[in-house]
Amino acid sequence: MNTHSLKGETNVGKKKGAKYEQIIEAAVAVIARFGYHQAQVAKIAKEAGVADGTIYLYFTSKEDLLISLFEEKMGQFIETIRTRIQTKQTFEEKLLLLIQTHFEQLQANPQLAIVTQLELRQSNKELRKKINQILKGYLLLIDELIKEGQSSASVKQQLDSRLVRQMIFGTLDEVVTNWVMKDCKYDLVVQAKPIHQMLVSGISERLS
Amino acid sequence: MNTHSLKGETNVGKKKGAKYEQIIEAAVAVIARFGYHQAQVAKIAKEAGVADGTIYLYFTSKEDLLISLFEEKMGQFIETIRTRIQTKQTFEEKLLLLIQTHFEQLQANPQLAIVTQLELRQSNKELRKKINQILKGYLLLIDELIKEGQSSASVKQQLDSRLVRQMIFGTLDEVVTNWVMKDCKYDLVVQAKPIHQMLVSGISERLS
Amino acid sequence: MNTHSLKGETNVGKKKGAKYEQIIEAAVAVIARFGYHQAQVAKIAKEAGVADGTIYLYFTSKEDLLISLFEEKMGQFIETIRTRIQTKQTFEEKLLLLIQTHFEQLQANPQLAIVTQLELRQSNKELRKKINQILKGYLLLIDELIKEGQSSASVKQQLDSRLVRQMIFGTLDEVVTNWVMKDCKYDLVVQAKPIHQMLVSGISERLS
Amino acid sequence: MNTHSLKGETNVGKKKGAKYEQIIEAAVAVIARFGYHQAQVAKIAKEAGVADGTIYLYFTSKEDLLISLFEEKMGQFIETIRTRIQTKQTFEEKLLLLIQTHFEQLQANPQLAIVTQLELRQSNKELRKKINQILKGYLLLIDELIKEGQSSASVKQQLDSRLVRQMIFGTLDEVVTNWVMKDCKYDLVVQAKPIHQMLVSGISERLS
DNA sequence: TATGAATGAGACTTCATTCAT
DNA sequence: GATGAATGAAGTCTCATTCAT
Repeated sequence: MNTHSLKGETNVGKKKGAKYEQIIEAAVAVIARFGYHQAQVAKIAKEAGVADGTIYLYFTSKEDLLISLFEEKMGQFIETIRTRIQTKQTFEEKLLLLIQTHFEQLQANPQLAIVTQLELRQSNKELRKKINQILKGYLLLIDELIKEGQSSASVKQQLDSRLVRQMIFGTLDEVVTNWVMKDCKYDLVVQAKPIHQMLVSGISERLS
Repeated sequence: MNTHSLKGETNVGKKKGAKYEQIIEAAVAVIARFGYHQAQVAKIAKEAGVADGTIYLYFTSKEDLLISLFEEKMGQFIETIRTRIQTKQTFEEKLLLLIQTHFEQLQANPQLAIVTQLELRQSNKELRKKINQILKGYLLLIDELIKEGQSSASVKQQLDSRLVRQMIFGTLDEVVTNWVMKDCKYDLVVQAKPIHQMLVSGISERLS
Repeated sequence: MNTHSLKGETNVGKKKGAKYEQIIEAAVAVIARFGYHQAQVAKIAKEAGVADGTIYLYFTSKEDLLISLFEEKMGQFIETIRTRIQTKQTFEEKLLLLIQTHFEQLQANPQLAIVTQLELRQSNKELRKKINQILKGYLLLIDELIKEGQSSASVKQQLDSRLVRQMIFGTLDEVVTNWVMKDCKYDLVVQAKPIHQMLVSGISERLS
Repeated sequence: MNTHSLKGETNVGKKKGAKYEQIIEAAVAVIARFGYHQAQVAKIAKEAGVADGTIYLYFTSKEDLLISLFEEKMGQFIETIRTRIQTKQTFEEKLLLLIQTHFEQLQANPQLAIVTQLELRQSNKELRKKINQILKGYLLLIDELIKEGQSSASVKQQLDSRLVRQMIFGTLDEVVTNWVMKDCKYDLVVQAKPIHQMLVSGISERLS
């Protein structure tokens, strides 16, 4: 579970430095502003204030830059969630905090939300595969949480944990995507509680 | 309620005929096999057994072809669901049948599943916008179902119906995408019931 | 000097008939309205009220149609001038009438003027060569007139008749082109006299 | 009066350099050799000894290249004439020198003559419009000359200066076009004097 | 005669990546 | 380390012409 450390030394062997971050930030900004298909290397270089060729001193290819971007941003994203939910005891508290932290982080950085929810999904299969690889870290975190919940009898044990995870992640993803497509103009975090409630108790009105 | 008929006369004014369908089927096959970015017009034409130029007798542009593909396929997809769930009375039965029909249709045509779940999502903003427009038909169908459920006190009335829809659609979409990414090699339809169960009653084990 | 008769039987061996003329008129109309590069065979066929293929029953190719158009129209144009100037006796009267008739005919049919002055000149070398071949009939007519003028000592005998012809034709052509480019919105015929005057006596103010 | 300098810094803001000129010269050569419609960007690039893409570092489009070509060449052409005729005092001397310089420049560069007299006239409306814009510089120069001539009572004051200009330009243009169509194989410059004579005193033999 | 659906060659332009400086 | 000019492959669409009906 140490594939992503808190300090971001994950890309061992990769040149780092001020420019490395600078280029990634430029990529996020350019993609958010112009869209995936209009985010040429030249534009990113200009935004970063470096020459086109300089990008290739820090990344082996444009694909590598995009993967690194996702890795970097998603790594922090996941670690923040992981750390925070450790402070909670029960499954339900942890799930709620996961949702809240998920939403908070994206709401705090709408540019990043645009990039990860909309733009990077337009990339080709190869890149998407690698992005999914990184996403897997998050999915595993959710899986753990679910299994923990089942162990402690907080989550119905007969449920397929994979399906549970798909429901949780699918729901969060869809909610965020809708928010981004509405130009991030309403409050996302406030929806954490009702969503948590739905996931936990379902949507059906039943006599109990 | 008649925007999409069962017989597919929806694209009134568009040239139809054997070749029209033939080209759309070829496009589905080529995109599924080679991916969105490797689905050149020439390849689609060859697959359809027509000349490149012939495509432009039936579609105004490549984009128009892709939109028509989605429109055609998604139109049928939605209508099939709409029609089938009318046979059920209660909200829960309808929701279950919606999920089952959703899964059945994609499982019956894995090529189409690949195209709609993975490949067409890589398209440019313009095309994506139009695809979303068509998808909206499905989302509205779900919305109706939810509101009906709330009217009949089957669905908790305090829930935001938009959030409920996002949970349902997000979950189905995520489940199908996972299935497609695992090469459609397990049974999708069989998961309809547990998913329905989770959506309806939530994941939490509670004393009642 | 009988390459173009008054009755248009010049294209011996060519199918004629109502449709032949109909297609040529359609071509003139379409080229005048849409320009040379937007005058597709399909558009001309539609304007003529026939099928695309029908055009090829009357013309061997699009090029043949355009050449026939020019031949037909220019043949009439030249013959009208030839006939009318025969009614005059002196060189100067004949030249004036040539200019007037040249202008009158184009002013009476601005569509044709657009086609011959602007649009057909955008055609490729091959077609242009053939058009020039037809134009040669007009140039020869002017040549004859000049030589006649020199024989009767109306035109300076030391002048190279080819240059004289180039001045006359070049001037008329430039004047008409300017008129067409100003959307044919002023009176062209009224300029015949001053132009005639300039050609005859030059532009210089000299004491005599 | 300073729209075109002698040194060619007119296209301020446009990337210049050896390659810029090199590509323009290549375009002239290719168009002269193969004709307008067979002058593909690839061919021009090859002739210039650069990659296809390099052309787009110096010109925004093929159209831009062709316009720049005309601008560059015509700009020099006009300036040379303007400068040279300033050395003469009388209208007649100036007109003669204009004609001579016009002919000399084209005779010195038959390739350019082919391009401007024949090939570029086949271009589409948009390009032609821009070419005419540039030509207007030359027409204005002639206009000035004529008005000057009228002020100094060298040119008949009752003449419409626009018509005079049309006669002068139309004549020169027709003469050069004939020369180009005869493969530039006779002496053009030698015809300057007789043409000048015709323009000045007309073609008519009159007793005085 | 007449139709019109089908054909298929051909070109402009973009942009990730390189490499001489 | 940093630059940025140069590279060159690759794809959508048009339209004159044909030919089975």
